[in-house]
Order: sequence, then C-alpha cells, then structure tokens
Amino acid sequence: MRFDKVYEPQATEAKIYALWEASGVFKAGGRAHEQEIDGDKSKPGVQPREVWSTVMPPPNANGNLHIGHGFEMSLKDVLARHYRLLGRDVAYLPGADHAGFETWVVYERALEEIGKTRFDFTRDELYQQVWDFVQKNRYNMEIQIRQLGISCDWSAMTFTLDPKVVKTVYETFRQLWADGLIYRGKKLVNYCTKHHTSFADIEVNYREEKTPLYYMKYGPFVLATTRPETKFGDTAVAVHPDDERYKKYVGQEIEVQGVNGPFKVIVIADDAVDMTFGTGVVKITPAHDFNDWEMAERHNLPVVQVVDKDGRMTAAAGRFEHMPVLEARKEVVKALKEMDLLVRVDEDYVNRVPHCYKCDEVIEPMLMDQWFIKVRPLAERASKALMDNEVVFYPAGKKNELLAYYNELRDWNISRQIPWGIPIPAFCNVDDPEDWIFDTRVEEEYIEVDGKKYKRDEDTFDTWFSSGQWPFITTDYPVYTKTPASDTPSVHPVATGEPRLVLGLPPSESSSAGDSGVDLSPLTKYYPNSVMECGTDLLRPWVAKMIMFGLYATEEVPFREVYFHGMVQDEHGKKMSKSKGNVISPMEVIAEYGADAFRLGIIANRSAGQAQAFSRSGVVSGRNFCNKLWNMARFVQHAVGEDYGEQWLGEDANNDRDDIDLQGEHEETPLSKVELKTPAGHWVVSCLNQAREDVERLLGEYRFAEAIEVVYGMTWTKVADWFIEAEKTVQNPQMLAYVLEFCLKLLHPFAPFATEAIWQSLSWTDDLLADEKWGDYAIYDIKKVEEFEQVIKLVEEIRFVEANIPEHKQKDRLIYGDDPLIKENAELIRGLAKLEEVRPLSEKEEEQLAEKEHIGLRLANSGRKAWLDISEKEVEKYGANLRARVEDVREEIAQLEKRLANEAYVAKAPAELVEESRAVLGAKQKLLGRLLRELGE
RNA sequence: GGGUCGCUAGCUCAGUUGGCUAGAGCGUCUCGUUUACACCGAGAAAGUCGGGGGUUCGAGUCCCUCGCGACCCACCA
Repeated sequence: MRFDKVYEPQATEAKIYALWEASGVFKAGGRAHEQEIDGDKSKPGVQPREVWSTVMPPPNANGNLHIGHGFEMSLKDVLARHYRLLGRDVAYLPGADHAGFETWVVYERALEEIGKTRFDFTRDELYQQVWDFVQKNRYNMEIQIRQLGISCDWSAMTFTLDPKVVKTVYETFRQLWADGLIYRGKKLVNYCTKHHTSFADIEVNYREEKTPLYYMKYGPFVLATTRPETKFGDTAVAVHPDDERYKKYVGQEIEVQGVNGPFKVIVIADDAVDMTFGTGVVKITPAHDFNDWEMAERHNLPVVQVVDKDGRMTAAAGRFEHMPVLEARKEVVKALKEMDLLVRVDEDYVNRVPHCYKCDEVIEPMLMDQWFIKVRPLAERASKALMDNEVVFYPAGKKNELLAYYNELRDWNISRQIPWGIPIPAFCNVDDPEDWIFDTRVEEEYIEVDGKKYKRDEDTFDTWFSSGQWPFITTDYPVYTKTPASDTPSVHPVATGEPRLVLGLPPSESSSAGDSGVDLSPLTKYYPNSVMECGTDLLRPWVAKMIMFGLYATEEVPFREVYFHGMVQDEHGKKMSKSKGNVISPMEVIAEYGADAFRLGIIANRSAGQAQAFSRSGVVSGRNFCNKLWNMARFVQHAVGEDYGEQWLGEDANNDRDDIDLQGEHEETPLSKVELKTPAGHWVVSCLNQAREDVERLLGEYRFAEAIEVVYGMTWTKVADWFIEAEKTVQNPQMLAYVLEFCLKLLHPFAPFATEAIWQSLSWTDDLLADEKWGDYAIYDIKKVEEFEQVIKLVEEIRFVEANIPEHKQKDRLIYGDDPLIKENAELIRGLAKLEEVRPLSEKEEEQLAEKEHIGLRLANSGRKAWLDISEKEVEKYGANLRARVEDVREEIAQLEKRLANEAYVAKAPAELVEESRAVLGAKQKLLGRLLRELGE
C-alpha cells in the first residue's frame, strides 16, 4: 500500500480484514494459543496467560446490523484488541440468533407477498424454508461484522440452532422439569391474534388510549366496563368486602339482563376491587382479563371463553359469533342501548391498552395451555449473587433495577406458537392430555413409549430461553455437573390443581461435563466471561436470564461485569424505529466515512447507560482524525526514509508488502530500540507513557469516551502539533518512528483499520499490528521534559503576542539575555514560533537596556530573559492585552490571598494543598511584577 | 401509583472517592497555502454547571426542596 495524500478507508478496509482473518490473530487465544493447544502441553516454562473473554449478543440472523449492534460490537472490539495488546489470552466469541419470533415476522411478511400463509405448509416445510432464508441473511450479517472490523473468532461462531445449542437447551429444559421448575399450565397468556402466538410479559407494550367506559345496568347494579362485548363470558360480579353499599348482595346469585337474554352470576367480595372506580362494582370475565382470572382462581369461578384465537367472538356470544372483537363491541353497545341497559358512556376515559410489540395489534388475554418456568427460585438465587456483588454493573444503578425486576418477576411463559425456533422436546399422550413426557425425538410427530402413543408439542421455545444460556453454551462449559439430574422417570407434583407431569426418558447422552477421560473443549476456560456488554434494553430480556440460567446450570455467574451502553437515538434525540423511518444504518455511515470513523464517532462523548443522539459530526471528526494520523505517518515515513525498514529487517526488507508473513516469528520494530536525544523526545515519551497508563485505567473502568479523548488529544495535540513540529528543526528519525509506532498501538483498539493500514504501508516489519504486544515503558529524564515544557510556554507566548497585535505581519526576532534554555534550544524555538532569528543581546542592546530604552517586548508571561523585537508603536497596540492580563493576574492573586488568609482553610485543608496555594501565589506575584515592568508602570 | 436517569459553552455531551483557572467534538470569529495533512495550521470569543436552601475551609460533585424533560415498571375494570 502506498501513502496517498488522503486516507481512503474504502480502498483498504476489506483488504486489511482479510489479512487479519487469514493470520489467525482473532482466534481465541490468538496465534500463540494455537501453539499452546496443538503443541506440547507439558512444555515447561509456558505460563498460562491471563484470560479475557466476551461473547457477542447474537445479532438476529434475519437482516442487517443496526446501529446498536455496531456500537455494541465496536465497544467489545476495543476491549478485545486492547487486551490482546496487553498480552492476554483473548476470546471474542461471535454468534447469530435465529431470533424466533423476530425472524418469523419477517418471513411471514415474505410469504404474504407471494400470496401464501403459514397454513399452506406443514411445520417441517416451514422450518426448512425459514432455515434457508436465514442462512442467506446470516452470511450477509457476517460480512457486515467484518466491515466493522470486529476481531471475533469466526472459528467459534455459534448459531442458536446449532446442535450444541439445542442439546444444552434440551438439557436445561429436562433439568428444570426434573427439579419441578417447569410446568404446563392453563393460564391466561398475552396473545397476538394476528401473529397467532403468545408472548412473555415483557414483549407487551402498554399504551394509553381513549377507550370509552360504558356504564351498564347489571342486575341490581350499575357497573362500568371498557369491554362490554366480553359480557357473555362473565361468571361473577365483584365488590369490595368493605363496601357498605353492596354488602347485602355478597354471596347471592343475581339475575342479569343480557343482550342474548337473562343469565345468572354470583356476587363475590374481593380486595382487588377498587371501591372508588366507577360504581365500585366490576364484572368478572375470567377468560379475558388478568385480574378477573386471578379472582376467578381465588373464588373457584367457572371460565367461559368468548374470544377465539383469531380475535373473533365464540359461540358463547350467541348471535355475535364470528364477529371481530371491536365490531362485536359496537354491536353489543347498540343492543344494550336498545334494551335500555346502557346508563351512560364516558367517552374520554383513558385506559392502558396492551399491544403486540411487533405488529401493534391489541393483545388479547387468552386462556391457553403453555409451558411455564417457575422463576422464583432462579430469581432469588440471581438476586443473592447480585447482592453479593458477584456481578459488577456499569452504570452501578442497573443492579438495583435488576433486583427490582427479579423481585416482581412472575412465571415465564416459554411456549411460542410459531414454527421457527427450537421445538419444545415434549410429547403428550394422545389418550391422556395430562400425561406429558420429555423426549428429544422432535423430528417425529408421534412416538411410542411403553406401548402408549405420544404426540409432540408443536410449540417452540421463546428465543430468550436459548439465548439466556448463551455464555455457557458458546464456551462449551459443562452444565449440571454439580447437581446431577434425577435420571429415573418420576412424577413431579407441580402445583395444586395443575396437570401432573411425568418425566419421560432418562437423558440419552449426559452432558460432556465431568465425565472422566473426556477432554473439555478448549473454550471452557473462557467461562465465566470477563464482561458482558449490551444495550440497556437487554437488561430484562437477556441479562436477567443469563444470570439466572448461568447460576442454575453452572453454579457460577456467567460474567463478572456488565457494561450497559445507552440507546443510540436518531440525530434529533428520538428513538429510532422502522415505523418512524428514522433508522440510521451503520453500513451507510461506514461506506461514507470508514469503519474507524464510525467507531470513533459513536464511542466518543458517551457514558454508560445514557441514551444519546447519533452524531454525524462525531463521525466526521473521527474521519478527520484518521486522516490526520495517516498524514503523520506519511511525514514520518518520508523523514525516516523509504529504506528505513532495512535497518530493522536487514535483507528481508524488500519483501512485497502484500505478502504478509502469517506464520513468522515476531520481528523487531522501532519500539524495541529507542534513544531519546532531544528535550522534545523526553517530553513526548513522558506524554505517551502517561496516555498508555490512562487508557489502560480508563478501559478497565469501561470509560471508553474518556479513553478516546486521551488518545485523540495525545496524538493530535501533543505528537502532531508539538513533537513532530519540533522534529522538523531537530531531527531524530529513530525517535519519530518510535513515536509513530507507539501511537499506532495506542490507537489500534479504537481505529483498527487505519492503524493497520499505516503499519502495513510502512516498511518496518512483516508482522500485523493486530498481533503486536506492548513492550516495556521507555525511561525519560524529567528535567528534559520540563525543559521542553518551558519551550512550549515561551513559544505559546510569542504566538499569542504576535496574534494579538493588529496588522502584525512580519516575522520577528527573539533576543535573549542570560538564558541557557533559549540558548540551547534556539533553533527549536525559532522553528516552532516561526521566527526570523533567535539571537543573544548585542552589546548595544545591553546598553540600551541599562538605559531603560526600548529594545522590544519583554516576554513577561513565560518569565524568560527574552524580548521580541517589536517597535514601541506595536507594543502600544498590544498594551490593552497586557493590561487585561494584569487585571486577571491581580484577581487571581486576590483570590489566593483571601484563601490563605482564611484560618480555617490553612488549618483544615490538606497541607499539600495549602503549600501549593502558597507556591502559586508566589509565582503569580512575580508574574505581576514582570507584567507591570513591561508596561513601564 | 411506584422507580430510574437527565438538566454543564450556540449544538451534542464528558467531568471516578468534594480541592480552587469546569473540558472535548462540532459550530462561530481573526489570521495563515511554513516541503505530512484545508479531512490543515496559529490564535480567540463563549459557561452565575436548571432555581432556591443546607453541610463544608472549600460544592458541577454530597443532602433537602422546587421546576422542567426523558424513560421504565405496575392487575385500574
């Protein structure tokens, strides 16, 4: 690759990624790891490296990466590359999620377009079709992850329908069953009548809507309801036990006039009734309302279903049968009116209505047989782990949020009525609907066990049931080794009144865990993961489950730390959504500005857990930064010479740069040898060392944006603006090379493509930057560092003075008296300040000084014995600035004096601080003196 | 009804255990084509840290209170 004037990411990124991938540097443990596991394990002297690991939250395999994926993967990639540089054994394990329902929605829409529906195919046909569909999209998604520059181990890629996933998921299901934590229950579930599937509680969106509140005559009462059409399913009327108005009716059976004729219901008393709402009387429809269902359970009420799975009225609705719910509501209201049963209507009543999070259809509570997990024991264990700080949260407040969630978590419905997903490995006795067995032969529709015929459950698992087990599945970690499952079929009483469950076949193959003589997968050492990083939206659906399942399956938390990034909003701070059409595609941003620019732009200026608008200007700034770096490298390459590599590589230096030595040993680079000759050299090394330390500390605390600020300022302000400029007058090519390499390493985690592209364009080594490690810190001399800082201060003052004299164009001369610093750095100062000349005082000037005649402007601020040869007239023009400066300094002095005069401050503040205040005061007073002299006052 | 978070320069946001001159990017203004870079260089302007009160030698930072905004949770028929 050549150094063109402008860095063009589009031309290099794909090529760079191909180099990385072919080299094996992204493999868990890196290239060294391959040697470790392939080579002689007993080889002495090989210390196991400290492990760092994370898993990719499996992005949906049904489409394109969105900006949240891009952000999340970039953050993890920063960490992975950072820890590789530090010499850790790094595993970044990628995944793809079949995303059951999400994918299904996309596929069903595709079916719709060709005029088909799910009912035109068998379940197995559908499964195969979606499988092909997903494989195609998965490939697409994997390309996009590469375009982002993500350094994950592709050889460890896991898809959520891979055999190893299904195996472990079944193992968990069986174990839960054996432990009595799973049950099949007829319960009210959230049901979408468009998608024909049930949902977990968190998949339902509630929204405030105007739903008229109808007051109707109901036997001896008047009661209020928003759903008059469910009247046919009423099996009771409830009042509050303390409600004096209705006490006499409690326990009685009353007759109610209905639109289909009179019917009888019982009056019950229940605390759940709000006396102040409506008339304090509520009709109970157990099959279609969660509250009513609970009351019905408490009072043993009969249940009548009046809405079917298509959202239409059942036969129980009489002449309203087959009518869609909303139409039935209208018709029933009309009928009520005609029969003079409607008292009044509150049209403005606002109610919270549940909607399907995907299609926005109103969710219908539906009475169905489903598989549920008893979450209480799992949640309690997870809570305990949280309270024991086994998982550290960033931001810390998320811990309490999760604890609150665990505390109120209700049993989890894991059945989904869609064909795409992991089939639930359960079969039901065709002759006994309560006889369920566990069996993994899900490809069979019917099986025979003990002479009895069983039919498989057609439902699939909620996606989160499998992705909740992700960390130990991806690392092949042994599960249920410490609590072996009972392998004898047995009856598990689950809860009174619920169907009994019979545990079927013993586990066919036990998990690989702990079996003597079985080699554990090399990936097991990466569990628990070092960190889990994801968006705040995944706290409940995913993180909460991973912690519960992790503890349940492995007795360990699945990760030690969790970092939540905030949601990325659109450029106006609004939530991105397809329906709003404000979705920003990361791939488009990358195509325009490059992946590094995207990464820098999206990570900069953000803190943990805080939702924030996407900033295009941030990306532009990232792009500009990459270009700056590129041009710094161009300069360095030019300064050190094209043949510089030969000095390091010897005769191999002329290798074709495209022919990377993928197997080679590490070669020496400029970083291996360094000689700090100039003050600027010492100074820059002190800055670089500091930056490297800061970045390590900041990334350790997941303060990504601050780390970027450090490397950004380091590279641009310190290296480019000062060090490189200084090098232009006093050259030390070796030092330039050293500094560039240091910057590249410092920046590589954040801008991997640009740094690698530069590394490959330089002729110093055949190795990959992605495979480099940090070496030792270079030693610098603090005196030299201070010397250069003095030079900076002087140069800044000269620039300030010149910029603040109006119409000042000419190049000035700097004249110095007895000032060794200037004497020794004369050429450097001349270059940095763009001066005509830097020279000592002439004899004549010394005499003039003695006579207090004008020889120029004394540089008072930096405190040097030096003058700029500026005429009196111009000094006069500058005077206003000088006087303003005097005022500032006077103010500062006054403040310091006041503080030091405060006895309490002197007595109570730390001695260091007080000392410092005194020192600053002294310096300011000296400065004031100089400024006043300069003004001739 | 509960809970969380936010309010810092024109804009978008940083600012860990309280420490004295509150930072960045973008934008604005003034200069400038000096052999890496105009996706650039030099310089500058710009903040009573939402209001009020308290604790403290010292508060953007801790406490109370008020205001505005966002989000989450919850069974209001």
